[in-house]
Amino acid sequence: MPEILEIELYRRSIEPVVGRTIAEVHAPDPWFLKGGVVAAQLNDALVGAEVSALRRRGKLLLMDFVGDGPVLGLRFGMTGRPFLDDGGPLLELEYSSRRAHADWDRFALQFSDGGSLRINDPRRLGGVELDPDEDALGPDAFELTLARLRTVFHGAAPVKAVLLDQHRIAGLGNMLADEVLYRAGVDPARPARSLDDSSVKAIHRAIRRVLPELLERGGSHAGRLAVGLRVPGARCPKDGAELLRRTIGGRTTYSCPAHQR
DNA sequence: CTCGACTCCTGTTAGC
DNA sequence: TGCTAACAGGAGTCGA
Repeated sequence: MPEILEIELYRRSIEPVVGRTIAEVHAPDPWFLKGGVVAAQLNDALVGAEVSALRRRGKLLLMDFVGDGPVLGLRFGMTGRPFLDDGGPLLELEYSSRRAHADWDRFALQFSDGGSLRINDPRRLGGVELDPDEDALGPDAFELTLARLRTVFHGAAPVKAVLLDQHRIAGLGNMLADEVLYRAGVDPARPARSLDDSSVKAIHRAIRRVLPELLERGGSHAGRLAVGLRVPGARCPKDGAELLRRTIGGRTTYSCPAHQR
C-alpha cells in the first residue's frame, strides 16, 4: 500500500507536470472529491492554471500553481496509483490489483500539451481535495527530529497507534510502523508514555534509517519484517521466535515477542 | 484533548 | 465450478 515512500516515488515520477498548464479536469466520481468540493469548482479553479511545484507532506501529495492559484491535494489511500502521459504503472502495490481498468480512473488532469495525469484507484480509498489543511498533519517523517519525537509519546495509546497518527507524525503507515518498532526492539502494544528515553531514541534512529534505506530498495514492502513474514506462523529472522499477530491501533500488527519489549 | 470503536470503500483470496 | 465471507488499511466520525 502506498505509504510515505511510495508517495515520494510517485512525486518524483510525476514531477514532469511542473510547468504544464491544465486544459481539462475529469472528476467522474463525486465520492473521490473530498472537503465538499464538486467537479465544477475544480474546473473553475484548475483550468488554465500552470503547475509550479509538486510537494509532499506525509502521504499527502500537493500540487502548487503559479500566482495565487489553489493547492491541489492528492491522496492515494491504500490502492491508488498515478499514471502520467499513458505510461505504465510506477509500482505494483501489495493488497491491490495489478491491473488498472479504465473504470478505476477516479480523477484526471488533461494538460494543454496533450499529456495527462490519472489517478487509478480500485478501492476508492484515495481522494482529491482543494486547498487541504496541511497543518493538520504532523511533521513529515523524513524531517522528524528527536526533540519532536519526544513530544508525541505522552498518552496511554499504544506506541504503534501513535506512530500511525498522521496528526502527530505524517507519513508512516502500517508496514513502516511495524518495521520501525521491529528494528527499534519496542513492543508495539506498549503505552506510549511508558517508553524510556533510550527507546524513544531507538525509534528515532530506526525511522531515520528505515526511510532512506527502503526508499532506495523500492518501497515499504522491502523491510526486514516484510510481506513474506506477514503471515500466520512466520518466524523472526533475527532470533527464530514465532512472530505475534495482533490487532493494535485497529491494524494487523506483526511483532517479535523475543526482542521487542 | 485523548483514544478506542466503528464505518467506508471493493478486489482478492481462502474455504466450503 | 461457483459462491460467500473474510480480509486488507488510510482516514474520518463519534462518544466516553
